[in-house]
Amino acid sequence: MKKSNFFEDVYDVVRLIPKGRVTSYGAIARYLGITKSARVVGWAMKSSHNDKSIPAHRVVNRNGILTGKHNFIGKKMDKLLKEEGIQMKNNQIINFNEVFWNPINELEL
DNA sequence: AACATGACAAGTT
DNA sequence: AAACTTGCCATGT
Repeated sequence: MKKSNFFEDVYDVVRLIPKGRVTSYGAIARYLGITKSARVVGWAMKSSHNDKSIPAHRVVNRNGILTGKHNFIGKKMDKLLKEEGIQMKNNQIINFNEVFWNPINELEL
């Protein structure tokens, strides 16, 4: 394991996502100051399969679409989100704006 | 060792 | 306004 700082930071933020809330890769990336590296955030999630403590299902793209659902191992992403009270249709979060958890808005002082 | 791809997003044209 | 191009870090071939 390389344990790059980015991955570590990403994991930390993702783990801080409250239940019933979701966030986007870009939001995390931006919070970490790597706005353009949103891809790496997603890549980190993929690697997070090793870390089942990471609620990767709470992380979606900026459209609120579960882009990496097919990559998700184990239970269905949609089901997990629905269990948390998130309404979604066809892999897309309906009230994305309402459940969107922005780390910059919540963690930023 | 080098090239290509990947859970995205923002900037330009 | 819609579509195209660029940026970013890590991993796989």
